[in-house]
Amino acid sequence: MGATKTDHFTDKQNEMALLAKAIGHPARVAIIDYLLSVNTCICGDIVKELPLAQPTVSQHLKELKNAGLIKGEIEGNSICYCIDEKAFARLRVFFDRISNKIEKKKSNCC
Amino acid sequence: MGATKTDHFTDKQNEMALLAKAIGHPARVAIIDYLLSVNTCICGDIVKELPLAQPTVSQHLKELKNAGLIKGEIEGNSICYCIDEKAFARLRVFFDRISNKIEKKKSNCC
DNA sequence: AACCTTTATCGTAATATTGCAATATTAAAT
DNA sequence: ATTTAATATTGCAATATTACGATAAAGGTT
Repeated sequence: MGATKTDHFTDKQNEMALLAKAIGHPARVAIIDYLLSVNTCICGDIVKELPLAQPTVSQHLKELKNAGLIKGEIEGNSICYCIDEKAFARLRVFFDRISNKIEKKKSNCC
Repeated sequence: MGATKTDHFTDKQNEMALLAKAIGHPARVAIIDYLLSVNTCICGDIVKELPLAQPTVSQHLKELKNAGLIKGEIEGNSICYCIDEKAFARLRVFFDRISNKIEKKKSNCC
């Protein structure tokens, strides 16, 4: 096996799992951190920021892009990578709702 | 290879990656959904709620527990699984901060 | 005690992920 | 046109994940 059974779960569950999975690697968290820390989006030096080889970083960027967490557009010689607001907004809502549900439950629970 | 280089990243990055990774599977999102939907924590029927075999569910529960997202205590014959508030609070803060940073950047960015 | 119920663990097969060297691609610069 | 710089792709080895059947463990029931 090894293949995830996505067809048995709801679209929402699959979507959130996909986004969370993409964030589920320290290198990709570091990439997100870095993209948030720079002012502009022309980020041609992500490789220098990470303790990983260029092909590895490229692959992590691809995964973040596939998941919809970042956008990448060709900007002349280099590439302009950007946070994709929408995906992060959905994640924030997801965890906000969970926190609210936890708050409501607090009384009748262990 | 295949082994993640955790030692080159910050504790925070590793922590968030660990939590996100644990949520990064639809079955585990479904488990969290279910734990939030029931009123009490005596959740002896998680297996029936999922389209997966009992050992597979047990393994997913173990991973959620290892990541600190749920707590599990033996309750007589069965086991009482519970959402762990702290981990979800940390995730909410993490994504809140990201959203705030995105909001601030909005002007001088693509 | 013998049995049932519930959950965990073991073993194993299929697949996915991680990481990098080598190479390819693309566009700007000389 | 050649070189240079930045990023992507390919190929491959090491390891991790996913899933489940078989089995074990532990507590309740009869």
